[in-house]
Amino acid sequence: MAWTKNKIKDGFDKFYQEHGRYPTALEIDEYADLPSSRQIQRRFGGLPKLRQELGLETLDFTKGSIRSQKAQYIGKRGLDFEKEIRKVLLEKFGEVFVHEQKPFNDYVGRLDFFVYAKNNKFGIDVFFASDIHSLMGCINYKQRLYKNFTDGLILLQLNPEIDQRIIDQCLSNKKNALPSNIAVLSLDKFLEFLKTIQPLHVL
DNA sequence: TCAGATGGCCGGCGAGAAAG
DNA sequence: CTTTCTCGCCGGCCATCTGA
Repeated sequence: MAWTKNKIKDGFDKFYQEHGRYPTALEIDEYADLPSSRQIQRRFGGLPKLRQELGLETLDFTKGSIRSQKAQYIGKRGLDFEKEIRKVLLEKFGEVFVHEQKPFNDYVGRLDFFVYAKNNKFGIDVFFASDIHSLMGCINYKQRLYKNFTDGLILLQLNPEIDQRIIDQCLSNKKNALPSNIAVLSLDKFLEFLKTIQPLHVL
């Protein structure tokens, strides 16, 4: 049974009644009374085009005020989590041995943290992924970003709903695997890892 | 039986905020 | 000006379904 525009409109309206707004691509995919967002792209020339034809208010969630609000939220969330991790690292290793915003790759990019410990030094990049697709996107993005980075690097994922099992599943599905110096850890696993690292001390 | 419709996975990219 | 960061969307690709 082919999806018609009217049938999709019914699904959109049903979603609206339940949520007070219309769905994004991911929400369309998860909603039983709607086709896949992929199919909407193929059959109707994309989500913004279909939304326009259905007369919806928000045509594209990646632009305008709706995006602006989301970007602000993302920025604040990132800063708050980074402060928390900063506190944990400083308590354990001390100010002298935790470098923030360390330049690397000829000062092209910057790390969140770089830690000097006993017989060990490693970089940390803190991030928050709202869902599994975002997780994939962030990991791929950072893989490109850090492709010339040779020290050990921890990508620290801070969404508590995404645990290490989900992360490992995601990594095993990756087509081009991460290089061996890069690990992706949940907060739990990261704290476990920190227990195995001895701080440097000034005598 | 088989071509078109559909679902779903994965990678890439641009929008916008924020900070140097 | 430059950069990073995440989200929402698009497109390539392949597997599965469906109906004539």
